[in-house]
Amino acid sequence: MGELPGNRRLRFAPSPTGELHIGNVRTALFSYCLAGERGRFLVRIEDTDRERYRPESVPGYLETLDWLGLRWDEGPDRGGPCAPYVESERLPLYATAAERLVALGAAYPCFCSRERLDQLRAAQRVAGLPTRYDGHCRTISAQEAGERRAGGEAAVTRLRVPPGESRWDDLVLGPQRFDNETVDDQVLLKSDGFPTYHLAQVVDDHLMGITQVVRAVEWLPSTPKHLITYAALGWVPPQFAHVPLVLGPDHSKLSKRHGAQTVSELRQLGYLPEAVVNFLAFLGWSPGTEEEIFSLAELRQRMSFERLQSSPAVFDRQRLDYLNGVWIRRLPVETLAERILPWLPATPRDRLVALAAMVQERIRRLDEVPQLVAFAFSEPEASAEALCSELPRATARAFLERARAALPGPQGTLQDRLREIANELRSDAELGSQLPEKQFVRASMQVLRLGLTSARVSPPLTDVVAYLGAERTEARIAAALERLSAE
RNA sequence: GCCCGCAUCGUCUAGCGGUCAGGACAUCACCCUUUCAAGGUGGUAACCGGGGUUCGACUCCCCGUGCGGGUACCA
Repeated sequence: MGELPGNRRLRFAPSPTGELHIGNVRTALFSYCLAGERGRFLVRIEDTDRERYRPESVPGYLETLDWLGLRWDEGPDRGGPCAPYVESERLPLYATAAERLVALGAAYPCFCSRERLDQLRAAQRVAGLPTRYDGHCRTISAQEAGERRAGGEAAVTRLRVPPGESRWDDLVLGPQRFDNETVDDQVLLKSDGFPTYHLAQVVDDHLMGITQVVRAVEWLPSTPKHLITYAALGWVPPQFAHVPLVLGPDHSKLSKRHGAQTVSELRQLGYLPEAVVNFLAFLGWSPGTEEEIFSLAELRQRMSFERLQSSPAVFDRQRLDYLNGVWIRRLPVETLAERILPWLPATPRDRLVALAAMVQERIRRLDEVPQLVAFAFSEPEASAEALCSELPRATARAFLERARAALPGPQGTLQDRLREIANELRSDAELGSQLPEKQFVRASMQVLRLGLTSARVSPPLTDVVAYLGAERTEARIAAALERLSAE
């Protein structure tokens, strides 16, 4: 077993039942980072529940992990020394383990019907007792079991929880102790021949040489079952790290009603993988310094079990927005140009870079891009009313006319020239204004902005003019003037 | 019901017996600014409650409370 590659070996074992939830992905991120640069990160598909199994979700999961940059060294698509990495393809391994456990007396066949189990639990509940299996089939002899099976009776295999207690030192929560009295005789092998999570996890983590299991704290109560199984099989268990839950704004477990909860939703909202990773990392981890911007590579270098948080964290979109803005500004313009590509109509590369440069400092999410640069893709159509919402019609017209005349000339000075024009106009006897200089300049610029982009919010005018070019700019001003003149 | 976990500003967090309880997001004010941003400066804002232990508790222990999880032939 010592020949498996990698120092640490950590895994992510999602169940293909839909889409990757933010909580799942954070666990994957932690596992990936905690494996460290010298360790290995593996992906294993946990498709042991035939009822909820949705095969089409597997490619989506892998795509999501890939988008985030969580490269796995071993997995269903790329194989590895422990292949296959899909549990439904490993059934014989679980069956063998179950048989061994029964032979060892650590597990036993159970023939109880669902009805009996339901009634049992209901009765226990009413009596104020913990709801657990009562051991009804614990004493069935091997011979009787064989006969009943031969007779067509369906059976499951249950773990025979021994008396005593289960202890382990959790990497996040510290020393844990469970009285085995409170641990149920868990079903390990279902009647359909598939293992439950509890068996599959133990068998696979052992066979795959997993050194640390990182999973959500909701698994804490079942850890004793796993420990008992490892011990019965004579295997050394991995270390366990139970990470706290991710909560919605109302502090309940994150769910649909909290809005975006899957990674693909975040992606559609215009979040960068860099930002999502950075954000998720701080939901349960911190470096202990005041640094807060981390790339995935840095996280993989820095993250350690010792600094994992034990209390749950609330998912806060505002903070994600902030981090996303930070990462947008950190990206080289060329890269940002690639990222905004899907958000815009087909555009030549150099134009895309120009647009990226214009929006880079003013957006927090990619989905803001289309509106901000709409001027590049459609002719403005600001109405006459809109155009003179800032200044009297005659004044607005005068400014546009003078601006048009001032257009030719070095771009660098355009800003100054426009300001000069506005100031001259302000002191004009007829067309002038009582507005303070600042406000008048501002109003004038808004008229021009409206004429050029038909938007009240746009990239800086000089950028817009530079992007449009003198010819198109002039045409747009002319069109605006025409609308202003028309009745 | 039974078992278990968690508990610092609204949020993410630092703190690991002695700090004016720090940073960030959000928020407010101001500055910069032709819009929106970005940036700068400053402000408001927290140790759940009660007992202990200790010369001294946000830090350790107990109880309570609150929140959360588990209690399936789901993961």
